[in-house]
Parts: sequence; C-alpha cells; structure tokens
Amino acid sequence: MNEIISVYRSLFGYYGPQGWWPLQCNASESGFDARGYHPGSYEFPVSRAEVWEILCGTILAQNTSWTNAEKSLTRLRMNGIASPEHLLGMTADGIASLIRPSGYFNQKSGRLRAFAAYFIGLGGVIPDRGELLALQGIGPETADSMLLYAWKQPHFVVDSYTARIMGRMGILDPDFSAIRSGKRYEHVQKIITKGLDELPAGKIPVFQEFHALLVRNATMHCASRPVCSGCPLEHSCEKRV
DNA sequence: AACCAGGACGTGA
DNA sequence: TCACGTCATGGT
Repeated sequence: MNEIISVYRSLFGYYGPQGWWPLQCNASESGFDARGYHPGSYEFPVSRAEVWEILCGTILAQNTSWTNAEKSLTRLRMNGIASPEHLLGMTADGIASLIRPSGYFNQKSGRLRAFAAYFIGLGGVIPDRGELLALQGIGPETADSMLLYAWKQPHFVVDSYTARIMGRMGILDPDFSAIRSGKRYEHVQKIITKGLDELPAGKIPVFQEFHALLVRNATMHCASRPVCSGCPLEHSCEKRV
C-alpha cells in the first residue's frame, strides 16, 4: 500500500463517504442531505438538469466558499433561469445581478453565459479536457471538476488543499502556491492518479471521494492555520508549516 | 479588521 | 516560465 492510498484510507475511514457533488435540485427529496449531498450514491448526475447544475457550480465556486456558490445557484433556480437555454436568453448583466453572492460576478456572468452556449452545442457529447481548457474562465481544476463530477470521467481534481495537505505531510513539494502554473498541476495529478491506480475499486467513485475528503480535511484540520490535534493524518504527517 | 474561501487570466520581467 | 495584480462577496 503506497502513501497516497494510505492517506485516502485514513480520510475515508475517519470521515466516511462525502456525497459529492451536492445537487440542490434533489435536496428536498428523501434520501438526500438537506444541502444536496448524497453520500454513498455514485449514480448521479442522472438528468441533463443535474449535469448542468454541477457544471454551473464548478464555475460559480471558483475561489469562493461553497455556501456563497450555493446562494447563487439558488437564486438562479428561484428565478427560473437555471437551465442553459434560459441563461442564454439573459444579458450578462442580468445574470451578474443574480450571481452576486459568489463573487467575481462580472467575470463569471459572461463566462457562464458563454459556457451555456457551448454546453447546448455539445448536444450531450462529452468534451475532452483540451477543449474545455480552451474556453474562457475554465482552467485545469474547473475542467477536471466538470469531467469528474458532471461527466464521470476519470480525472482527479487537484486543488490548493491537495497541495497543502500533501505538502505538509511531506509527500509532495510543499510549494503549493504555484500548483496551477506551468505543468505542476498535471505533475501532481499524475502522482496521485498513479498512486490510486493500485486500488482494486473503480476509479470514478474513488477519485470523487478522495478530492471531497481532502477538501473536508483541509476545512476541519489542515486549514491555513492548521489544527493538527485530532487530524486523521496526524500520526503520518511531518507537520511542515 | 485582516484573512480566507472547492481559480483563472493578463501582464511584465 | 515566474511572480504578481485583478476580479468581489460573505463569514470568522
């Protein structure tokens, strides 16, 4: 058992399944968490609306707390313009006024509207990574989030939390400020993907859970100011801070 | 009152 | 390639 898998097992054993990506359009149905999580269920998204909600969420959540991204999603839904077709019918300014809570609303509104047109044009076909990266406002993390959680493709999502946790543990280069620059993102992604490859289970659920678990642990313990006491990774961590 | 949050992009060196 | 500034709201 390699180090990557060891981290995964520790986190999963401690926190359990996270139920990503949360879908608020299902939040009120039985069997779902009040905020749209569905721990232990990996069949989602099923409908086109669910796929679109995730895609929308990945853009809105960029460098923003999920609670703020959720507020924008709710406002879009409550105003009946959550679908890509409805968004296309709006002006960028009209969209911007509704997605204010998730920040960068002037950037995100235009990019979201353009992405709605792109999504409609796809006609249900799953795009490849390079195609997504060519779009305005979609970088490596957002592209991989879309592919992994909306389209169930085996792309591991690397984020600043991943780099922070692995960096402090001594598994990765602790320089996590430049994870997205150059080829470092793909480098880290490759290391983790290769590590998880030894697992017997299917890739998709593991990729989905691992990223969600890293976010969870970064929130509860491995924050910018770490709270190492009680951290499920405490015993195997070098605690480089 | 700074600091951080489920980033991406443009710019100058 | 890189380091840095910009975009912006909301919670602690």
